Amino acid sequence: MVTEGRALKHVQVREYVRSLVAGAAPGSPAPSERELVHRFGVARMTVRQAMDALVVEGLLERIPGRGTFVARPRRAATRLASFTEEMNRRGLLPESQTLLARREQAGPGVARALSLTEGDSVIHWRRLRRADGVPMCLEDAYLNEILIPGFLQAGMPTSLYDALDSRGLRPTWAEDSITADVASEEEAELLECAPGAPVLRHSRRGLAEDKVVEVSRSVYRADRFTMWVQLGQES
Amino acid sequence: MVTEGRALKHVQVREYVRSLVAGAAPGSPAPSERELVHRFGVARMTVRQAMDALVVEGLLERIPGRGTFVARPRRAATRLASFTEEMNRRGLLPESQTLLARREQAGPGVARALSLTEGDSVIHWRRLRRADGVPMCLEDAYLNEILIPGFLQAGMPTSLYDALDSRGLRPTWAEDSITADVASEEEAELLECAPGAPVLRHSRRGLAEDKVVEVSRSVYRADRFTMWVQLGQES
DNA sequence: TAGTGGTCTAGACCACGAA
DNA sequence: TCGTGGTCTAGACCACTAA
Repeated sequence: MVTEGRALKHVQVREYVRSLVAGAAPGSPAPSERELVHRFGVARMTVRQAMDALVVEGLLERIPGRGTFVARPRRAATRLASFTEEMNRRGLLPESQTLLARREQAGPGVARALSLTEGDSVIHWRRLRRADGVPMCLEDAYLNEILIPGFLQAGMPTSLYDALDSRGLRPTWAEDSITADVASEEEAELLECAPGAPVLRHSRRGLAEDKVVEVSRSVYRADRFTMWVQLGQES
Repeated sequence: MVTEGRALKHVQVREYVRSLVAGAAPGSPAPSERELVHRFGVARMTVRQAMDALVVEGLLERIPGRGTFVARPRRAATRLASFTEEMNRRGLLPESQTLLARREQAGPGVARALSLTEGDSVIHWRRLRRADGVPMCLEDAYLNEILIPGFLQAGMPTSLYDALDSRGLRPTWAEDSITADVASEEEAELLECAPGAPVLRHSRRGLAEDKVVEVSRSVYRADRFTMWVQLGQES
């Protein structure tokens, strides 16, 4: 029942204010700085340090002469969603069938995309991805084995992004290319559509902390999949 | 030759430091806080306020016990590019042929996307867009006429985004959907491709300051266009 | 040991907004 | 007029890093 042994004062104030305004409507007033000075018995600069953090964070908004208020929520920056999350968001049940999972030597394209040298060891993971039981997408993912030792031995996870997340390597930045095409014979067979049917091709370089951790090439059945993207800055 | 009549001290310090590190290599040391205290004859809190701004901005990075250094440039958040800018970036010459530019009553889909009521007046602008002379894309843009009075009378601009920019309405946030399909008869004729050829369909809601200013539906020849997207947070 | 950034104090004066 | 946030001072002690 004891709180942190030694909490910094500005952190205490910050978290107190954060808990106060949690769930409050935008425009609601936050405590004034001088009020917090009295409540916590700290200097005003300390209170300002606490409030500054919340303002930078986008939670509060200062209006000179009036006070400090709960800010209108800023639009969140794009978060990279995995196939699993994306399907869950649409209310579909994602499934994944591993067709291939092995160590390979990187070819020229994959090596360049992963910022490796041709012939370096990479993990190649091919999956057929279903949503509510119907084939949706065929995905080839290539991973830099150096960054994720023991990945193949650990047994393949359900969600690649969850697995990377647990290693602190969840991509927070991606460079994607998207194009329309028609299904090849092999793709058509796996996706259970006609050869020549329209498909969406999606390539991604996923980066975490400036390191390329994932390169993938996916092909989606166009009749079943529309890609959604949100772009831009906060607001 | 006179500087601003009354510059705030923390601004003076901030801009001095900014000019010092402009063009400096990442990792280069910035002046220490106490050095700036002596140079400007101000309190350390004032210097910290100046440096805080540069740290939040991503220009500087503080390392306790070591000093303050020029930060590795953070990846910029995605900026919404117009067709014109996008083609220029690829080294292609963008051209635009207006097929239609008139006031219309919003249908149900456009009204909802523009956050208007069905029957409200909207501007419909259809363009055939070429790159290096070859048809690339057919675009239907719908604009909220309330936000851009006199738009049709002003003569159609070369770049929609530039025109919106000059009114302070350049979209900074977009919600896009992308899907693969095949060209219709009409599209095929305009895009000079075969009916049934693969195309990329791109829909966008473009927002500026929380107002929907643009809704567009574009169809791209898949053999000539690959979409590039960068997603995620700074780094 | 000397220098750095991190935290904190106890005040001060200012411009601005609301009453 | 009174309360608000914005700015600023002249110190202080701490933990950490590097020499």
